[in-house]
Amino acid sequence: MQTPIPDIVVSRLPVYFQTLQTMQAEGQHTTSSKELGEKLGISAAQIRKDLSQFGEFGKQGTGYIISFLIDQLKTILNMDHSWDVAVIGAGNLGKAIAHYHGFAPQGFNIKLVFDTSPDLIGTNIGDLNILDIDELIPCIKKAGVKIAMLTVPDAAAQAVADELVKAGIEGILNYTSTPLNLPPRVVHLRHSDPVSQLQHMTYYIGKSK
Amino acid sequence: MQTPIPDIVVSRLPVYFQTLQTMQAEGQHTTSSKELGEKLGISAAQIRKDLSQFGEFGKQGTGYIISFLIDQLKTILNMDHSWDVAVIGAGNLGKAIAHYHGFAPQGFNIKLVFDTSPDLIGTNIGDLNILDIDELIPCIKKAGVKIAMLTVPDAAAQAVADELVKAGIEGILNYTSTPLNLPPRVVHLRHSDPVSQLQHMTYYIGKSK
DNA sequence: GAGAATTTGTGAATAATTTCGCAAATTCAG
DNA sequence: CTGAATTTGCGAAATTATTCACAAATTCTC
Repeated sequence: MQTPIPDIVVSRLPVYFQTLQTMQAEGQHTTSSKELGEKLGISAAQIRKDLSQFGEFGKQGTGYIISFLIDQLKTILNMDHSWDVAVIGAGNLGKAIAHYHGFAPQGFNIKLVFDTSPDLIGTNIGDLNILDIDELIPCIKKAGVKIAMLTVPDAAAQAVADELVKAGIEGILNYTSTPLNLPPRVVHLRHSDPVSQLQHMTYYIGKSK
Repeated sequence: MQTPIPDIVVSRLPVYFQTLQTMQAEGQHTTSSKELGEKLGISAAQIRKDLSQFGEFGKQGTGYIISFLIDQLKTILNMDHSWDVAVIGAGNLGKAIAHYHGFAPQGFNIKLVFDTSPDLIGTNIGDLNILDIDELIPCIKKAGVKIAMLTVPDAAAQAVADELVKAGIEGILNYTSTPLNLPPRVVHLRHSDPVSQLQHMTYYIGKSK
């Protein structure tokens, strides 16, 4: 790859991918950038430009064969195999994630769950045993897990994230409100704090009154 | 407001706001765009430009008085009063959100929880009674709630979202993987699907191997 | 089979965002 | 009190992202 694909383009691919999967589930075989764009509130040109970064997947006059485009996106997003995921923090949110059945069908297997609380360690969530966070590094290394979802209390977030890096984790989905300070070439971070997202909305909602 | 503030600027304000709150909690009184930027991995110039959209909050040579800047951001983000929130869907994620204690201190009160399941309707989550989703419109109208968090199964997402619009909801934080199609001037949408976020990361993680 | 209608991929134009660079204000060191 | 060091806010420049517009390929209509 000579010039890296812009991150903003990459961020749209999962949305295309999931929409195409829904279309396929509804029995549709082909689509066009126009149709996809209308469904997503994005311009057709943008979808074509985005996809053109990776190759030529469509056909003039016809559009895109959904199954083919799904396969291409699957490869591009490295979703042609499944990924193991660790959940750090078995509080309310961590538990909900560990219980959620929407990950596995999309190729994400919750493999490890950690917490600090002696009341939780050793108990089960579904068929997952909650592990002691002190064992984080050896357990993650042993399991070879590369992705972690961080659902610990804010105060612990940075320290736990530092441990995750030492354990060889390569991607952290951060649900805390603490912005993490980590070496950028080593770990891929995504901040998904619900409070920030609500505040982003209140900016606009307040304005309309 | 003549030219609207770019959304990308607005999206960064909650991060500044929360970081400043943390600094204040740690006893700090002033900061600079340089310090804030280093903490967040953002350039100092960008922070200054972002803030300059709303006014002049700093002082040359000194930087920013944290308490003052927090107050300003609180007003800008309309967080100078608290907001009531409805959670739609009392499955794993909905339950976790309803139980989560991180919202109230930041001014978001979970006021209503809805579900379809007769097994859940009438039962309690903490001191919140789960309501029948058939009562969505009258309950939300009566309570005057403006913000909803959507945690229903994918298949129901669009239909429920349409109801929310009819009920007068002005902001939806969408945790489903369904991209919602809603009138853009009426509702402010934020898509926060964990699967998409993981796929955004797998793009990069796969590349490094 | 001919002409109209679709639709892609892409170069060029436009628009949006970020970074640069610096005058002005302020603080700090001695 | 003086000179060095900070730091802001902002115009200008550079960079990045989106939209436009159209040739080329294909399908559709009759």
